[in-house]
Amino acid sequence: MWDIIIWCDEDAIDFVPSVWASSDYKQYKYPIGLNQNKIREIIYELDTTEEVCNVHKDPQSNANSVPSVTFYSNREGGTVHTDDVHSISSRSTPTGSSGVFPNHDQHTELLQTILKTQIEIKFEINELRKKVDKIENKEINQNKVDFRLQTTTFVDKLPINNLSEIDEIEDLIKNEEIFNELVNFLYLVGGENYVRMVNSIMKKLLRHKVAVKFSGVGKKQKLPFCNLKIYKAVHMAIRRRHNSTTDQEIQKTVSLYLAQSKARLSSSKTRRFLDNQEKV
DNA sequence: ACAATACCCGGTTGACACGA
DNA sequence: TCGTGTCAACCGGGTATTGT
Repeated sequence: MWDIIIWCDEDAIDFVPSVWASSDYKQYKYPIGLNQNKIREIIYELDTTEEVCNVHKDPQSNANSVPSVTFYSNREGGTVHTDDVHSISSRSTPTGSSGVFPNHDQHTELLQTILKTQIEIKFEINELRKKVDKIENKEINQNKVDFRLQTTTFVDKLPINNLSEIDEIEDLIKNEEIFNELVNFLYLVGGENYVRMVNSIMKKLLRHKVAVKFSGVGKKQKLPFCNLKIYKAVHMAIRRRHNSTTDQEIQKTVSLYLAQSKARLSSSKTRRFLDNQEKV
């Protein structure tokens, strides 16, 4: 449990273990006379025991002092001003000890500010990820990547056109080095999230007419794609780029792609048919 | 032990959205 | 505008549960 606190006399903000609060939650202990790294280390790693708090009561570092704070406890759903965060490296020796409770409106305003900032950060991360993906894909297209990848075994072999080519690839990737090459190849396909990456990879791997012969686990008289070593390569490539994706999410998305491949196939067939009709 | 039922998972389909 | 991707609703088969 953490408390987010604002140091009134410095316009600075910090978070500390909740147990560092005084009994009335109006004051907090804080390590004084230590460098920033040490302070961070203490806050991050040694957070919740009374024993730890006692560590700060080092007479030489004046750690018994209790700084003056306005505090926002996460017990109360409190939050902080994001536009006014100062480095605590410039913290002066605290004086006095009067705490001020924020009112409800302040709480709400602070919470909204933090949520807004969080959304902005998420957006920025997504944008950056997209840019990285674009750069990587561009490099592949322009053959600027590692020469070994230019001549990769799979450039000419994918997408797979029939079941015998599946067997061929399965045989090839029994060799660990070639398997890793496939993983690298699929990894560089990229995708801003795991779903898009799965779809891009599957599209690169299988023609629709082959994809319709497979389902995730092989139900309804279809072949089980997840039993293939190719699937393991897909799985590893996705995990490498989106490491928080679960096995279940990957398998489900691959299964869904395969399940929908019939629709893709028939729609492309229909469209080709309609095109031919128009030409006649 | 067996049959009936409920539930879950995966496949199919059609509509809509999106990007080139 | 067209081709393709995505999503949601629906359907069906398999499996677990429950009652007899």
